[in-house]
Amino acid sequence: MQALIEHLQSFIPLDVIELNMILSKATKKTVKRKQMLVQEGFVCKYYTFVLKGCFRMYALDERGNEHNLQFAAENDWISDLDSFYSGKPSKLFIEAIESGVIIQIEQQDLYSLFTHIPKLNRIFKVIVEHKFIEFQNRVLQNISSTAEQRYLNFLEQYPPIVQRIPNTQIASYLGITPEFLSKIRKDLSKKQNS
Amino acid sequence: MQALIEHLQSFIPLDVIELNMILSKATKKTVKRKQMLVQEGFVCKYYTFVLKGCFRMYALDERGNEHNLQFAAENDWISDLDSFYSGKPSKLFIEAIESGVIIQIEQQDLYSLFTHIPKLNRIFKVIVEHKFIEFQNRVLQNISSTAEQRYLNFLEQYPPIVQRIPNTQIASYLGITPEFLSKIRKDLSKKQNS
DNA sequence: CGAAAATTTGACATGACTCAACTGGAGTGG
DNA sequence: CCACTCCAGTTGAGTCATGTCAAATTTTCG
Repeated sequence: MQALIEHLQSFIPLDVIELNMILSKATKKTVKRKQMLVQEGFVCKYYTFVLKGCFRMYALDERGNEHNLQFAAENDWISDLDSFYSGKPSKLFIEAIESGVIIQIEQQDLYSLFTHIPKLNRIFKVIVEHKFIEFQNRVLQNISSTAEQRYLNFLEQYPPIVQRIPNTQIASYLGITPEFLSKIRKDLSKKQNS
Repeated sequence: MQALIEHLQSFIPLDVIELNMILSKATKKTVKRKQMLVQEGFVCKYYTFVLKGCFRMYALDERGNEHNLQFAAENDWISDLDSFYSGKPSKLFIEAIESGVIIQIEQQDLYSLFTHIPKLNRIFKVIVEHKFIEFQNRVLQNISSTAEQRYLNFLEQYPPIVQRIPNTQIASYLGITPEFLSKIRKDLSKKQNS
């Protein structure tokens, strides 16, 4: 749980009482590879923090294709905020790419923490702001760059987790087919060697 | 200013003292068509609420092409959060598509309001969460749908402002060329009539 | 080790861009 | 009120980016 505490404190210092309140509502869980944290049709009842492992969030289209919206590894949050806050069934899936360990806080508990620890609103406001900025940049990439540029940008931006994610998943994240990503990688390695 | 008050109250009720504190920091401004609220290279010093008018936020690429990230009309917020919170020069532009009226709160003032009115953190947390969800859906659209589907989805999602935005701007928002949007519109009208 | 999944490859099809030319309003000044 | 410009929108031909499908190959994990 130490990682969570350090993560929260990196935004605003919290005193012992506050930390204990938070910890009392936080549940540690082990998840196996391919296990689902959230499934389409079910309400996302937990706010999830990753202690160890690697996760992906994706949506399914009419044709049955998966589209990755986010990856999350150590010290990152992953939840379907839409479902979590609206209480409506999720349209998304969250799956473990690797076995790992997470910390979850239940919806009602998080609300109660927000009420009793005003600072926590500020902390979560900042966390969401960062995610928002990340997604805004991603939209910009999507509407302005070619697939090759997007791939290079992804490699730059997430070097530590790139090796842990299959290319198929990266292709899905970039919005291209695995075959086309394969071609891009081939072209890039040619450029390298020339 | 009434619209701003109603907007904020729609999240959490505020008492008179709090409202007056907020209003004392809020400045109303008139902007003309094509006027810039934020420019690349300058720090975004204000959080902006739209009372009247229509705005667009865009980035410029190396080739000089504009890429629209967001539109904002009545009762919506538009600011470069990245620049606003980091204090770094913006990489974006915010321009008035129509003449209008806005309310702005300066960075330091907003920070002080966050400190004195804890509820305000909660309100702005929710506002950003909604924006985040909106952008997450937009990313999903971008990576999973064809340009025609994205255009139809845009028409559905923003019916009130569609007529106020030139097609060129919509094309830029969708990540396609104006010529291609024109072709899509032609194809759609054919389908309608058959 | 062996089955299942991920990656690669190539031929072909389609989506989307580029460029240049044309069309048709919406101002603007005479 | 006309003539003019100017800009958004349209059209079409040619090109490039990316998708589809099917098959071969390699890797991964149980």
